[in-house]
Amino acid sequence: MSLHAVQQPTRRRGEARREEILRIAQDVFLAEGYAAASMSAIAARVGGSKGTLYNHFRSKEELFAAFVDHACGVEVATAFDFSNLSADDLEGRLRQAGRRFVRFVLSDTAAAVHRVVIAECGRFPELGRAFFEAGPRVNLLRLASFLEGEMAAGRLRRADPHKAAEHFLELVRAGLHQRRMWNVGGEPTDTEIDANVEAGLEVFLAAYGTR
Amino acid sequence: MSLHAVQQPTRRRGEARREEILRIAQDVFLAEGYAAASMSAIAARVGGSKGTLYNHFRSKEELFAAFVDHACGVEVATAFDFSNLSADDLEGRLRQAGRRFVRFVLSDTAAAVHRVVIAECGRFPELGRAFFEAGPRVNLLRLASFLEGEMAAGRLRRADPHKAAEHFLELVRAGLHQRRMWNVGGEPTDTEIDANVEAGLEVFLAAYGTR
DNA sequence: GTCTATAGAAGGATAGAC
DNA sequence: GTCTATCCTTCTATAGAC
Repeated sequence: MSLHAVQQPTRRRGEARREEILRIAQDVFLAEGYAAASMSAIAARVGGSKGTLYNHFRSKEELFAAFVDHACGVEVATAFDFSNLSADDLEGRLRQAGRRFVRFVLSDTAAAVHRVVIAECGRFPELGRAFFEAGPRVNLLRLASFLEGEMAAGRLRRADPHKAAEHFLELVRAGLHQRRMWNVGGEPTDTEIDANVEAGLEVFLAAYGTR
Repeated sequence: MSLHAVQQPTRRRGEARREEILRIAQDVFLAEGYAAASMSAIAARVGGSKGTLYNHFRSKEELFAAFVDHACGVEVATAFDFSNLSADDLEGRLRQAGRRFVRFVLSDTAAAVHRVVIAECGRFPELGRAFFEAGPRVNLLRLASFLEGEMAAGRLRRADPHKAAEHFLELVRAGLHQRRMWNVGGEPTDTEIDANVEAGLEVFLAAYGTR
């Protein structure tokens, strides 16, 4: 399966239909997983027939690949822009970034995509890489670049900015993200999320801050 | 499905057979996932027939539940004992614990179990909780208790020991664990693992150490 | 308890009318 | 392009001989 070589229909009419199929396929794949999702079920929810599906996508695998491409595109679009933070001091900006990040990874869509990627990347070797490069990697690089700037400006001590970015992201989501993946402990409240970010931020600044 | 109410055969002979089935079912479920694993395939690898499987387990769901119970039991047995560390200073003991922990979560079995739990806990609501309580929770509680002792002894600053334990575990596995879950970047070497633990440990001590 | 054989349902994929 | 109808495969689960 190729995650990127996806059939491109030439007609405008077909594109709309294709988008609709993709949208519904996403719902079904996210809800059922790859193996349990059936082409019949997708066709039924689209309101069409399986023949139509196979007209747009040569196989179930190709439909799945197209859905993943689409979902990863959304991840990229939602990825964070660290030049876009309104707070005026470093701590405030990190707090803002951390809150955005944690709320994003806990969101229904992000969690569902993450879940299906982990579930299927053994069977679709390119899946994990496509996801990583489209989502987490972009975010990591942007944050690392931001932190590097802060280090150069003397507001953070000098260290490997990439490692520091990893540490920051792990610290602010500590506990919450995994529990979300395991469906344990119910929905975290906004207060809990902010407290989690605060605790992580404190540790991060104690380790990477200048004194 | 119930994760704990599992049929108990009365005969000794049957128990051995049951264990064998469970062991092979584990292989198949971990390799294929729940939906893609077939009772036929399991029966074939056991060397018996499907009738035998259905004699020991009333359904595929029950077999899956039994496998998860079994696997979680292994997780518990492998969970870490923080009284069992040979180093004589705090830093050395944390280093030892961190290395053990990271190597464990990166191991084939732990990663595969983690993967199948994340994949299926939406469809088997008790699965996530059973896994969490059998594995990560035990580990967290033990580490928290260890850290609490160190705080009381004045070797760590006073803080929420549970949060500190979460931070420690997230820091030492930062990056490596997720990449393992996504099959990105290949097998980390021992050197990389130790360097990752070292970087996390440094941050942890900077934040939680006494000076 | 274990096997062979098979029922009964569902899935992926295709053919052909329109 | 889209539909109906269908093929072939594979699946879970059961029946019945031994």
